Amino acid sequence: MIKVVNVVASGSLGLELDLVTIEEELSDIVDYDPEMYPGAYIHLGESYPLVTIYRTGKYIITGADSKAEADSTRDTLLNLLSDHKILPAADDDWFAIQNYVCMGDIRRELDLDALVIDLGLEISEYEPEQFPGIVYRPPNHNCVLLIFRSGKVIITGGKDIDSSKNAFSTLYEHINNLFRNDSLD
DNA sequence: TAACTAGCTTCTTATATAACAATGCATG
DNA sequence: CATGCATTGTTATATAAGAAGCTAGTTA
Repeated sequence: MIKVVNVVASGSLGLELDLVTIEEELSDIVDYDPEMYPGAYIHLGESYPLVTIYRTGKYIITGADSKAEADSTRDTLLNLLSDHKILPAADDDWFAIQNYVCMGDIRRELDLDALVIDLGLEISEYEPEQFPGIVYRPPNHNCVLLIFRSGKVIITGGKDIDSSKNAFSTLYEHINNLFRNDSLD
């Protein structure tokens, strides 16, 4: 099936933050350079997801490999902030998964020149001199798939794993049908 | 001229190509 | 010791999504 390789989530504490103070109190794990970027990066640990937190109290988590890891990263963040007397507003606090990046494998060597035409040139593009994979935007799916000659597929843009799974399954079955039909020729 | 909108910045992650830089090793 | 080739390493290309803030361009 497919494997989740990255999860992006966002949330809000529902209150304004003083990023300068946060950077001072947590200087060993916080990187804040407003000249470069308005968000402050919080490194909760090596190989842990990255938290980027903003003046407005909103934050994003990137680099988790499951919903569970994104959730636990949020818990760690809230605990850390509560240690510094920052508590989320009870009514304006929210958190949601925004994007799943998944990897699938068709387990076949693919002819991308032929596949891009079969998939339809209006919903897929293949410019090997620009990028080695097909960019496929299937209708009825909210995901974008990157398809490579090796058969590896990246499914990105899904807000839940099921929609990513469905998008991959549809492509997987479609390609296998192509091979089945070829064998009848 | 002010207000608005769009597009870019930062980061993460897999995938796979080319183009480049830098280094290692061998031969002249 | 210098030059050539090979290997390794890094960067770019493209994708999605969130966030705040900046700039550029358009419109009233």
